Amino acid sequence: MVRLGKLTDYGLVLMTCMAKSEGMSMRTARDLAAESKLPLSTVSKLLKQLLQSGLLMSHRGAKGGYILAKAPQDVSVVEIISAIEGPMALTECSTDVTGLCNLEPCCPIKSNQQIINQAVRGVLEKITLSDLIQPMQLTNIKDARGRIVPMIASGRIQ
Amino acid sequence: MVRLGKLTDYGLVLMTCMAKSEGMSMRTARDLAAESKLPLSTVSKLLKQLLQSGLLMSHRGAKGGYILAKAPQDVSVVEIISAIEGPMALTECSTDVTGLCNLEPCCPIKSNQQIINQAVRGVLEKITLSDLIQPMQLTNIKDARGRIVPMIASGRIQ
DNA sequence: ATCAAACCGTACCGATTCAGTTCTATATGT
DNA sequence: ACATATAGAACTGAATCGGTACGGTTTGAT
Repeated sequence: MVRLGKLTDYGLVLMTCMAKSEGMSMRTARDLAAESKLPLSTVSKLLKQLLQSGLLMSHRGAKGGYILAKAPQDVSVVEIISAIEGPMALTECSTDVTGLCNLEPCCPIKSNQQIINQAVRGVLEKITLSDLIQPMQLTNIKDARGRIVPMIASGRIQ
Repeated sequence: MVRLGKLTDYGLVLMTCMAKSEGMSMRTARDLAAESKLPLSTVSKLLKQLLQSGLLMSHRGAKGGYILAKAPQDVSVVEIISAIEGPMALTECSTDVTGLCNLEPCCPIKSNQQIINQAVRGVLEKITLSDLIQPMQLTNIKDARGRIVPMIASGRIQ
């Protein structure tokens, strides 16, 4: 349904928690589970995925935990989604892998789909973690042709 | 994976076929199955869904078939997606239904998710069937704050 | 040296959703 | 009447998703 999985949603919550406590020492999985009200096992699983994608850094052993690898304004929503769901592609045809679609040799809309995908991705790349930790507003702007384009305007920027 | 289902993909193909043959008489399911190289049963199922959503009109019996209910430029990609997958919502929290998320009373990012959802939806609303039946280009424009915004530019408009 | 905290990796299971099929009923032009 | 074609519902097998469990490894503190 052009829908994020629940786990991805939880991932966004967790990254938001991390961003809010930036500057603090490391956060443990137990810690974040309590704050986010999510099961520890699920939190732990997600943190691992976010770690492997380079969005977090970890330190093992006692006094260990996780910490953001980059500043919140440098982490886009697309990065978080990709970390948990894999490469973002609206349809299989939008990936670089060939042979998945039996219509491939004659598919009439393949190129258009790739561009649709790119447009969606573009919007999500504009939204960063620092946008998620504070209220946002949606504004409509017009492009050169007079078409209306929705755009995220973070309160921070205004 | 922020991904459309295969059936939705097929739905886009079918609607594209319909748009290409605009002005012709009605198209039968058999006819469209042959053109799109998809199984008749699947095509038939999809056409029914597109009909119920008001995107197509039908005529039963001999010499029956389907026809577009609106002009291609008046049918957005979001309408086609919604017809097949139901209301578009990136997460359950983005819907109006309450009680689905146990974090609801204290969810820290609910409002932001709704806006993310709206931004994605906005992009898809700008793309119409008439854009899909011809090559498109992706252009980058800048908004008032100097942020780069990706936008679909159809060849037809240029 | 020992212990406990905390991360790391893998495997598993139940539920849901998805893709695709089949069958029957209904309507209509010739 | 009959052939054609949509309308609607039910069914199934496979894949994915959400969630859990277990055992192992690393590291700081005592």
